Amino acid sequence: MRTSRFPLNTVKETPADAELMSHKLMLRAGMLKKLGAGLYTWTPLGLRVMRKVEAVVREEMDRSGAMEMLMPTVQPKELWEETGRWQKFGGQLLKIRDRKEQEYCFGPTAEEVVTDWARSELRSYKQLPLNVYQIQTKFRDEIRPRFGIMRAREFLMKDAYSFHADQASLDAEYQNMYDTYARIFTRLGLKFRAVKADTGAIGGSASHEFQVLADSGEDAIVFSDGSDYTANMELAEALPPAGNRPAPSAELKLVDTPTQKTIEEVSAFLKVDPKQCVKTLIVRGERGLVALCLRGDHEINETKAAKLPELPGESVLADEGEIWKAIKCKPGFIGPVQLPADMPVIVDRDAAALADFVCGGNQAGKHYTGANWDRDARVTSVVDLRKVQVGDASPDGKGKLDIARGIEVGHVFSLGDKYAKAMGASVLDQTGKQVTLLMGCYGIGVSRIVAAAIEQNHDERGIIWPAPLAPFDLALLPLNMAKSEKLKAAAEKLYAELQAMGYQVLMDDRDLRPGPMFADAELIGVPHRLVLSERGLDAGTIEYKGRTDADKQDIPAAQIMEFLKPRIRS
RNA sequence: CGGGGUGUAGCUCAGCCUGGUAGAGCACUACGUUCGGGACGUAGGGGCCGCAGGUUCAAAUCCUGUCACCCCGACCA
Repeated sequence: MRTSRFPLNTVKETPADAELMSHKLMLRAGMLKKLGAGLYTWTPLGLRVMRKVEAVVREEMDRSGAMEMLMPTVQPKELWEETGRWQKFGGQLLKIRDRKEQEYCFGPTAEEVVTDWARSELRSYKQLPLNVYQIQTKFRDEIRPRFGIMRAREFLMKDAYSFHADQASLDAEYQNMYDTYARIFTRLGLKFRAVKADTGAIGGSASHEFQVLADSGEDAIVFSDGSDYTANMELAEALPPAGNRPAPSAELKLVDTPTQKTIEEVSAFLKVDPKQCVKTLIVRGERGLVALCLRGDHEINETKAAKLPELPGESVLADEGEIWKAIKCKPGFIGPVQLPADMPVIVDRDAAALADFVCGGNQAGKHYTGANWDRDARVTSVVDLRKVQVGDASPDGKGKLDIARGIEVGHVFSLGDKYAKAMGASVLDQTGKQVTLLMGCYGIGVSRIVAAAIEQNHDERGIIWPAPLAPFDLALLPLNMAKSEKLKAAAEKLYAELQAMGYQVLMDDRDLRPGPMFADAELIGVPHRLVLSERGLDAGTIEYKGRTDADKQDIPAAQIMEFLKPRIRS
């Protein structure tokens, strides 16, 4: 490719609304152009990179035995009603109508469509197991799209679905996909971890997330320093504290805390450790208000709270009005002592291990000291409710937990019969009996990987592509080519030779000064750079520099191909 | 959905308070000089000042409404 014929629109200034480095660099390099909130045009440069990601994903999926297919992005409402997700998927589901007022959605995922296909195509256990995948545009109407293509509304995803007659077959395919994903992310040159995850809205029994490690990641990954335990924050269990709760030794006393509402303020004012305080959150579930109690230094894990039998379905923090109606008290002074008799009091295991603690007094400007469970405060149940913290004991008993940030680029789910049952997808087994299909589903965020790779690989000059993702293998920069016929001829000759080797070459024939040429090649992250100059021609050398090399080196022109061969995979 | 903010040239922004017919830098075009790390000069092209009403002799500027986008929060493969 010649730069004179390639729309290379690099800019020096960073667009104002970009925050993440990957977003800034993709805009500066001219890979993306925003069309609307969470909607992006991929330029020829950007698309070259995304196609590279796709190629690796496709190759490894094919190698795993899965088969590519393609389903529509627009999906009829009726299918989504069969699984109940027309309602349950919520606002993320973009609903649309055609000219006949028929309702459709723009597919955020394709379980319904693929299960519909399977129930009409699959008749016998002999056709199983089967794994089909597609690489297709998805749309999720995110409440707040941000970070460029990292959390876009329209994005490219590889989604695979497997079908099985028995659990052993599903388990084997789940492992096969897990291994395939590990191969894909390794080939893409990404540093990643597979972590145990909650099954969330998709549902099912087992699940792993593949997280690319990056400080800017939106997800917290928990791992042990003493074993191979990993989990995402939602799932990571906080072990119960060792030892029994001490017996009460203090009197329950109501003390004045005129303006102190937060744990920090109260603990500083009363000169007690936040670890000796209990915070109480009032949550509204479908069956009314519920009190959740945590130790002062701990944070609620909403995913764990959502699994409580007292909080089926959706729940949110109660607002001031509701709380006032139930307790006659404003948030900030709420505690577990003397709550209404019909309000469940769910206590985290660490909070439940406290004696003589500080908590809200259930009246403005008051807190209790010397409070004790059972004696002063009713306990409905004791559960694990909190987010784990750095230094907590690992749930497997080996080592301590640490927390890193990650970007979710892949997710594997063992779905069981959830969708097949709802949609009546079954086959005949060996004994002639109808059996409901078991399914797995396996997603990779193809467009997100492009951003994740940049988060992990960049410097102050721009992007540093892992070789398999680079839009071009090497940049050929002839300096002041317009001034020298000799140089021009040499550049054209070398350009042709490099292409004949199978390399994807970007030759800069724009007749720019050297500075901008170097800057562009570095910004767009081309891994290898060759510079041709009069000086080099006279000396019989070509200059080479790798994107991450500290120094350039002069290579005898006759040996350049031999020099490049081990460095560039054609 | 709650809170905050911004819409002026392809990009980054000034002008708005105090109304008088639109600016800078980058990018783009032409010519000249320059030529190994984002050069310089000269001359150009490019804007319904988000949209719709209103006030006024006169609106980018004041008022009302509306739309879009961004940030923080809650939510989420």
